[in-house]
Amino acid sequence: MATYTIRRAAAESRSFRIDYAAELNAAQLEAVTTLDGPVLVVAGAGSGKTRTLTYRVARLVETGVPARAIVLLTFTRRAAQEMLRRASALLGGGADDVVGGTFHSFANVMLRRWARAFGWPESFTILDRSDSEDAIQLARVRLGLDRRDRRFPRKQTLGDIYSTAVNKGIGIGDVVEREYVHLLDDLEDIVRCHELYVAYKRERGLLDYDDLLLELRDRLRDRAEFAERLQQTYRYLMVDEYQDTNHLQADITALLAGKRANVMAVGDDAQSIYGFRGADFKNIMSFPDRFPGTRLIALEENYRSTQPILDVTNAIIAQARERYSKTLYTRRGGGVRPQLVPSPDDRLQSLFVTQRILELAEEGVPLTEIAVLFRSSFHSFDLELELARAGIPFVKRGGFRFIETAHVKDVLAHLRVVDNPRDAVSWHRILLLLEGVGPRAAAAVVDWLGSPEGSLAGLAELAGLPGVRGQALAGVRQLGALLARLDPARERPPALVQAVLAHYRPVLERVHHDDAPKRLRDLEQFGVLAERYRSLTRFLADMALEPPSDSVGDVMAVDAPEGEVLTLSTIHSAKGLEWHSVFVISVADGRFPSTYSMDEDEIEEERRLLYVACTRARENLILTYPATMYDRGLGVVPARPSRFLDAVGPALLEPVTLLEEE
DNA sequence: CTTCTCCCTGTTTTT
DNA sequence: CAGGGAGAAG
Repeated sequence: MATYTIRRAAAESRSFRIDYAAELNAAQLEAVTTLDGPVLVVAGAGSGKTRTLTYRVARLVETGVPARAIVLLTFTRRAAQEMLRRASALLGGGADDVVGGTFHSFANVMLRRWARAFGWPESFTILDRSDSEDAIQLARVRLGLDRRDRRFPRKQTLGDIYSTAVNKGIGIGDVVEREYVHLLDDLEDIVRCHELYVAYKRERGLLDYDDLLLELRDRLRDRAEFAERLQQTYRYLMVDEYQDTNHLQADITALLAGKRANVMAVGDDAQSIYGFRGADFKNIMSFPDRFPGTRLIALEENYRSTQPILDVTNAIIAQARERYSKTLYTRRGGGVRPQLVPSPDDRLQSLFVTQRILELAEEGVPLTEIAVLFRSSFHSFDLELELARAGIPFVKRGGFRFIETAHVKDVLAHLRVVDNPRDAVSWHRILLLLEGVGPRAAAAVVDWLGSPEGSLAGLAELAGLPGVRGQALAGVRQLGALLARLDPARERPPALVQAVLAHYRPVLERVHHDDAPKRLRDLEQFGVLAERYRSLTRFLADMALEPPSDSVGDVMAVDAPEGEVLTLSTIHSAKGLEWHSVFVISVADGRFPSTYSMDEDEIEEERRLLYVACTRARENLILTYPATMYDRGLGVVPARPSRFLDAVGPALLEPVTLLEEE
């Protein structure tokens, strides 16, 4: 047989549309052009990490790798979409078929695609945190652990324990021993309750967030045909924000990469801020052990911030107890010294920030280029009032979200039983909304639905059950008639939402009569969200996995020019973003670090959090804190600046004194 | 068994 | 500030 050898050199000398060498620095170029084998990119804040990933996608496509063979796992879907959009722009199209999203959304898609092979129902429902707590509560009640004479951890606590166990990969007993010593006496029941919760989910086709990762990892590990198929399909893997992955995500990464190990992880240990949910920044350090032959690339040149800002951020992170990386530098000249502004109290802090924002706007900085960041969502409450008063439009990201409000969840629950009639958690929720129906009657109906003679279609003619009579029965029948009418195969999500709303509106007016109008406005918004979808299953999965991150309250100003809004955000939600001017408010001990962060690891994580906040700024960085804070127990107490600023002297951080106009 | 009311808690961060 | 839990009345 004749052979013909393609010479490497010929393949590599092909011409690319993009002049990579001209558009990237040396380290970035190396990362972009190293396509095969494991690569770890340790990328400092603002060092062009997104750019690198974007160009690498483009490079892969230009080299001839089909877009659908590339997977880009990021922390949010938005991040993935943004990178793919930019890659497509570079290429003039062609990156659209790249698979991009979060680990959770990737797991969702894969598990659904393979559901049949795994012997699962076609349609499973994803439980968000509060749904899973509701399910835990049902298990708890069934075990008789809710009686008054018996003190037993609340559903939130149980949810925390169970989730921590999964995300840290340890047993429930270990979690209780380490973090909930006072509950050690109840351990046996805590474990029993968990067993019931797990069985319940399985029976009902329910997966919580942790299950998505757990199932994907376990199936990849145990089902060779599944793993092989995915490895063949997805030949190039990129994982962003690797410092915020947990052990499950690290396992998934390795299992997807397979022997070929064409995997690039990008991250920065100094920006690891999700330890509380099981992320372990040591993942990034052990990457080379896990993938022998890893090429290590460090991106240290910062393109985002001025040197005075970097001086401050370097000083903050220099105090970190453990740290593996580097000091960032920039070649940019100039820049103004960041400021530290104490104010007498929260009110004046708000007034100061508002006034400075107005000044910046007058100087020509667009509102979209300004952000106010904070440790905890409630730190901005006072400021929100002041901004509204000053007529400054803003969006708030992070904290309590629109999608989590009781009324939105109610509507979602109706849609979910249509999608998955076995979803007992949602059944409970919507049955309890009916007049005359309490936990007992709801349980009776749910049991009936699960029994051989029960069905959604039969609900409209239900003859009656113990505890379900009169008004309650009428309500149940009416609900049954409504739901039986809804056919997700024939009607699209917007129509389904409208049908549910027609039923739910009077319910809402009865249950929340005080603020019904406000809640109805939210629901209109929700209806708008549904319009983008054709499939109910898809819509529901997205609402659970990547809901709009807008907080309750939404955009304040109605007449703001399109998109011209200020950003308020928790630092967690600001990850990966940047602005011309950044305010970080309430940088006071007790708030930042939060008093709830007690042990050393948590304090270290908070330090990195402040680092993340400050590295978001390009030109202006202004830190503020109130000199007095209100404490519920103690009244007004003096406050001191965050301990993280102790080592940042006035030479780096200009102290500013506020004066009040007479 | 449901519903009402009152109290209390406890408020980090998110997929 | 509300959402949940406990206790009492219908």
